[in-house]
Amino acid sequence: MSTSPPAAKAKESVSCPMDFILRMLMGPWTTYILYNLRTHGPQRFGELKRRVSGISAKMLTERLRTLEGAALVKRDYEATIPPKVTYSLTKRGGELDEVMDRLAEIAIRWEAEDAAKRSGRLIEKSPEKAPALQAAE
Amino acid sequence: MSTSPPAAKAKESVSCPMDFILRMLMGPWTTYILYNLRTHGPQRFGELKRRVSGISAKMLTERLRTLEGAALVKRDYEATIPPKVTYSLTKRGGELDEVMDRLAEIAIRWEAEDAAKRSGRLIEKSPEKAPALQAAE
DNA sequence: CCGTATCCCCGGGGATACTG
DNA sequence: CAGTATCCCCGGGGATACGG
Repeated sequence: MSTSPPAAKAKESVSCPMDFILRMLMGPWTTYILYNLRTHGPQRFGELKRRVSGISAKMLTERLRTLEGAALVKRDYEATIPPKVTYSLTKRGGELDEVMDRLAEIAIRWEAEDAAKRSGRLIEKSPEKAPALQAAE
Repeated sequence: MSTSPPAAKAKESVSCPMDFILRMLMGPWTTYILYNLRTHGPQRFGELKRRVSGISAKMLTERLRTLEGAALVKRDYEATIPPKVTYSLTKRGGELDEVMDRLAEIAIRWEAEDAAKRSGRLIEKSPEKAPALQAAE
C-alpha cells in the first residue's frame, strides 16, 4: 500500500498490489477522463479537453500518456491534415467498470444515510449549525 | 467525476457520486493508513506513525482528521498522563474492504498477465530493451 | 488540429521546536 | 505521548507561444 511516499519508486518493502491501480486512478483528473471515455465513447483530443472542463492541454496530454502506458487507454493517430487523434478505453480499461460502479453505489448509499441522519437530527433537535456527522461505531 | 479541478469545492455540474470516495482514498498516504488499521487493528498515533514509515506527524494528523471527518476512522482520546489516543476503522471504513479486495485482485491479475506477456516476448524475440506493454485492443 | 517547449508562481508538505 | 506552530523549499501544474 502506498500513494505518495518520498519517491514513488518501485520496490515497496511491505507493499500492497492494488497500490498501482490506486496511484493511477488517483492521478489528477484521471477519473474525469475515464468517466468521459466511458460515457461518451472514443473521442478526439479537443473533444475530450472540452468535456473535462478546466484541464490544461499539458495536463491532459500527460494523463493520457500515463493511462496509455498503463494500457487503460488506446491512442489512435491518423496522419491526415490536420491530424486526427482518437482516444478510447482499452479492454483492460473497461475492467475497472465493475469496481467503479461498486464505489459509486457505496458513495450514493453513504450520501443518502448522511442526509437521513442530518434531517433526523434537525427534526428532533434543530441545532443552529449542522454538526459534523459522526459514525455510529 | 473529478479529482483536482481548480478548487475541490462542492457543486460539480455534471459530477459523479463516487468522486468523493476517490478523492478521499486518493489523498496522500491514505491507503497506507487504512491498510495498517485494517491489518493491525486499532492502534495509537505513534504506533501508526512508525508503521507508515516516512510520513511526518503533520501529514499523519491531517490525514487522520480528514478520515475522521469522513467517518471512516474513529478517534479515541483518553486524557491520562501521558495522553493516549487510539485510532480505529469505523463500520463505514470497513465497508470499503470488499472494493479494496476487488481492486487488489485485478491488480494482481494484471501484474501476472504483464509478466506472462513480457516473458513470452522475451522467448520469441529477446529484445534488448523491454518494450512498453501494449493492450490487445 | 494536436501537441511540445518555456517560464513562472503558489502552496503542499517536510523539519524543527515547542506545549498540554 | 500527541499533537500544534513556524519556517522554508521544491516541483506540480497553468498560461503562453510556437512546431509538425
